[in-house]
Amino acid sequence: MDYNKLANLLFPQIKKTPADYEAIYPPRNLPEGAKVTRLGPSPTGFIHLGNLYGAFVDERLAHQSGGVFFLRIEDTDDKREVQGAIPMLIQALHHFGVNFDEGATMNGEVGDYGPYQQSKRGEIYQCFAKYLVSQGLAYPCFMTEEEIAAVREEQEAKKVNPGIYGEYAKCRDLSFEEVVDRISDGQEYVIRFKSNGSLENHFTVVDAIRGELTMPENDQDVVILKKTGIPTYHFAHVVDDHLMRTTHVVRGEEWLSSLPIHVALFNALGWELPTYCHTTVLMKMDGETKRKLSKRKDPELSLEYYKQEGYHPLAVREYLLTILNSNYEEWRIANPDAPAEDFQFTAEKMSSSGTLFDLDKLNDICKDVLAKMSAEEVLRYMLDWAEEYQPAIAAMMKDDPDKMIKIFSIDRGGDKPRKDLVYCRQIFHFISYFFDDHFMIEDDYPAEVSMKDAKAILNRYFQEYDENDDNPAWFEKMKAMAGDMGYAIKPKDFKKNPDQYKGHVGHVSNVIRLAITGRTNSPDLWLIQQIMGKEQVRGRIAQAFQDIG
RNA sequence: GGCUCCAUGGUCAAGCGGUUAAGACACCGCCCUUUCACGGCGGUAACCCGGGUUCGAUUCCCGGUGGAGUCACCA
Repeated sequence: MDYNKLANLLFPQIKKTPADYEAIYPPRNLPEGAKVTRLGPSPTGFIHLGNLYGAFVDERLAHQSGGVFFLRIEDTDDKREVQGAIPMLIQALHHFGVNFDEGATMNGEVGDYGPYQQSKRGEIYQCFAKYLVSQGLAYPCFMTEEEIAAVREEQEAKKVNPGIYGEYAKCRDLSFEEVVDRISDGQEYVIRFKSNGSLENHFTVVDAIRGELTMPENDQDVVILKKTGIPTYHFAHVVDDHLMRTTHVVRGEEWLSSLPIHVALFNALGWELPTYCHTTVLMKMDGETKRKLSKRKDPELSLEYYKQEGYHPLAVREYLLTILNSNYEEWRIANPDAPAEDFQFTAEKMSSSGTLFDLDKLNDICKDVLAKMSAEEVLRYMLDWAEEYQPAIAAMMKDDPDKMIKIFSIDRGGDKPRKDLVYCRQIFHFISYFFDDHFMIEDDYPAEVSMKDAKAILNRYFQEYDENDDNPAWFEKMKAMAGDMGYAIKPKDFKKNPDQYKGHVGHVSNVIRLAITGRTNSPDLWLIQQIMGKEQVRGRIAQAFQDIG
């Protein structure tokens, strides 16, 4: 069989040779040790936390080593493509601090190793497919869906591995004439890799995250070119990552099982393997069991969700880095104010067991991140969020920026900043009592205080409240009132002799707190009232008095 | 089912033959405090099981068990 003849029959339009492409895409001129990584999303318009997690690995590995991080669009499946997905993806990643040096961008492509969209690289893949055919390492396969299904049935009956390989690869040894006949007959075909591997033989590769991996050789005649001439992922990955000179391939562990295919392909083409970094999948609790994050089942884990809720990108990044590198957390404790970029990230320190997504931890990290920001930064951040998702709230906040700054300044800075701001939606709710339109009584009056007393407290407070009182003076009045009404002035006294008092001054002030903020817990009440102003304070007190009836 | 990966408290995890088995989150208690929060102190809680190897296994090997992933002309 003259494979060259076959190759020319199949790919008459392909004139370039592999050597031509080697010349067009020469090895990159980078310093020793620089890593080249890439993100290769398919433009389905959906990206979740797990994708971001992987993107951080790519980004850190490349930028920490003075290398290149590029974006390649893997759009070889036209059925799944979603319009406008690419800019959305770039923006979403940018929002979380992931930026590319090369590849697809908002304004076309940047870089010398393009095109960076697989749908535009048809000729390149075909050239290498042609080469494989010419070497007798690939062949046209005319099997129809029905034939393949029949083979599968037979294999299931025989309890052998399913797939097209060995004796089941019916088009493996077609003669040149037969191929000509079938083509002129109008039969459609795919190009399959002619595997010479065996499940009996094992090979090992070193994964940067997992160490040495042992796997059986690939024995499947996998499709490398679909009948449309478009490559499958396997083939595109091998050709692209070689030609784009990727040094480190970071991808989820769901790819582990197709690694033998990729290794076989790299070998067949005579290329050096990149360093693989198979990350663990991010898991989620689903009832009693863990399972991989799924785009269909877990829309709440999409990046868009975190943006909508107003999670600070730095916090999300911080969280992901925490679960990404086991020594990050300790480093962060030792270097609370250093930029995350200073951390020396290593693939070896990455976990290889499935990680459960922990919202509590994310929230905790959010608190720390927000506590370090200035009031101005918090306001800016809230406004950015609100303008996009809650325009009415944005307008309201912009109405009185000075007041907003005061609100966000409460217990901010200093050694012990409050940490009760988590994410925008929560933050707005947290401060909502400052706005009459959003004010609601959310808690109950303290159990220690009778309704009758509550009314009396509100009434006296209404009479005595003077916004010119400073904090100690204001609280003196509170204590006086508590004492007069049979409540302990010092909480300790009440604790010691609970029978002698109705309650303590904290309970009394909580009546006021509830009237003013709608809750039994809030930051310093005096400060809140100073920010609100006399009118609003008296209004709330009067309203509460009325509501009790 | 075949193949592969994984296995330390509820969660994330350190550990890489000898440790009182770190730390963080969550939880509980105490202190501080007009509330909450912050902060401080303390606490509950773990090496999946069974065989080896070894003077000694959480650590190395084998076998189970459990979890996950994958078996497409999807990525």
